[in-house]
Parts: sequence; structure tokens; C-alpha cells
Amino acid sequence: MPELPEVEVLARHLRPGLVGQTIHQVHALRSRVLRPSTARDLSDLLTGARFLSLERRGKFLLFQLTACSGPGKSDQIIVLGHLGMTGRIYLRSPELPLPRHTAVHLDLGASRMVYEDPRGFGRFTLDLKSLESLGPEPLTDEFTLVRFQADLESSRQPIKVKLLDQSLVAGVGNIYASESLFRAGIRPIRAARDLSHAEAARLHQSIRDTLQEAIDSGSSPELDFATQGGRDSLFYYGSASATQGAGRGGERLWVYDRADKPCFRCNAPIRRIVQSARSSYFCPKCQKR
DNA sequence: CACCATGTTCCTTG
DNA sequence: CCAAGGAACATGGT
Repeated sequence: MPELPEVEVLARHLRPGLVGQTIHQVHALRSRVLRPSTARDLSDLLTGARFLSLERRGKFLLFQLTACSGPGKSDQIIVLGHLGMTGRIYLRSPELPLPRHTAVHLDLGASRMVYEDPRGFGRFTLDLKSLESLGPEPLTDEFTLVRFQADLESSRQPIKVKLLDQSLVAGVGNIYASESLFRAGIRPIRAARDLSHAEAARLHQSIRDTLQEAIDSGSSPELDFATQGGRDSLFYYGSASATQGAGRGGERLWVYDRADKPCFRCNAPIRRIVQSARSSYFCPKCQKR
């Protein structure tokens, strides 16, 4: 599920059902996702704790809790969540069976928070170190053009690869990197430092627009994060409820995963290339250079 | 069987 | 110390 827009929509979705809830019991079934915390750490700190808030930072979720550690005393706890490639989090009835790859689940009394993750690349941990190296939040004014340009100027990497660097800007992943470059009309193979100031400015804006639109289109329909079985058709392989864009017939993405299919803007076949062992997609006509 | 997959971290190499 | 590249992690879909 996981790039910034999906995590943002998930946070909004979970917040009402989570804030104010007390954790009765912690079940950490897959210790890998806890690293470097342990099941004991989690259980000791979280049992009896109450959710205060849920925030997002880049692709991370920050679960803020208070533990009542004695009379008049209360400790602030932050659990850092990350969905990796295949993680999902949702609230559901404790009556329902747990999915095969449940990594962690929390007993909240009337409901249960489930974190499932088949590949186990995600995180549910007390260790906040990962946040330290995160760059600016793209949808706030923390994400300045000046810093963005300076960071691009000091990099020889292809711009598509650089966009995946979470210290440049937090939350852009493989899908929205390609989408942002399409919107800005820039080829993924260009060296970051070779972009003109005008191109960097266009890209800076297109990142913001691309992410914001994805959030908006993910927020409008009634979401069902707990759907079992099939994949999350929610964002990436947009359902019928997606934005009806100009000739896009309900699809949300302009280029990602559309190799050899006609560009929605100019009809030229979309190309797929591999950069740093990951797929990039672009339109050779709309992204001349 | 082969290849591909929304991500991060760790280890090398220069 | 830094930038960059690649492997590793683990499972499922096509």
C-alpha cells in the first residue's frame, strides 16, 4: 500500500477509531518487524496504554500513546509504523480470524488493530532513529524550492533515483517518482544536477500536486482497508471510483505500470526502463529530456 | 520455473 | 566523511 498518499489516507482512516482506545493486550507474532525492539519491550510499554494521536511523517506512521505508569504518572510513548512493501493496518472485530501474515495485533477491547505484512519489510517499533534522516515534508512549506534545487545540484544521480532518496523529500516512492516526472515533463534518466532552475521548480511543484491529488482521490470514496483476498485496488490499480481524468477512463496513474500502453496525453507508447534495479516509466514524447 | 513487485538498510567501493 | 551502487530481506502474483 505504501507511499505518502496511501499512508496519509490510512492515517485519516484509522484516527477516529484508534484515538482514545486502550490497548488491553499486545500480540507480536513476527518479531522481525519490531526490530530493534522486542516483543517484551512492546508488550511492557504498550499494555494498558492509550492512543493519543496518530500522525504521518513521510511514509511513516507515528502512533502516540500514554502509559499510566502509576498514580499521577504518565509516560509518552511513540510507536513508529511503516508498511514496507506489503503492509496493511486496519481495525476490525476481534471475532474475525486473523490473516495468515499477521505481524502484530492489538486487543483494544471492542475492536482489534491488525498489522499484516506478508513480506515483513515493514516496521512496528519503538525505535525512532529512521526519522532522523528524513527530508522535508513535501506538502508543507518545509519543502522549499531553494533547498530542493541545492540538493539536486549536488547530485550526479539520475533524477528518478534521486527522488527516491528520503532525505531529499520524504514520502515519494517508485510510483509517484515516475508520476511526478511525467507531470513535470522531465526524463527519469537526467542527472539531477543537470536540471535547469525552471525544471527543478516545475518538478518541485509537480511532486506536491501529484501527491496531493493522490490523497484527494483516495479520500473521497468510502474505503475498505480490511478487504481480504485481492490486492489493494484502492490506489495503484484504481477502481471505478477513481478520478475520471481527461481520457484516463478512471485510471489514476499516467505512466506507472503502463509499459507499451498509449500515453493518455499524446498516445505514444509508454516506456519502461530499469534504474537502480527498479522500474521507471515515462512517455518519450511528453518527456523529451 | 522465471520474473516482477508500492521499501529500507547494510555493506562495499571509490 | 561522503556519494553511489548493489545485495539482502521474504512472500506472492502472473
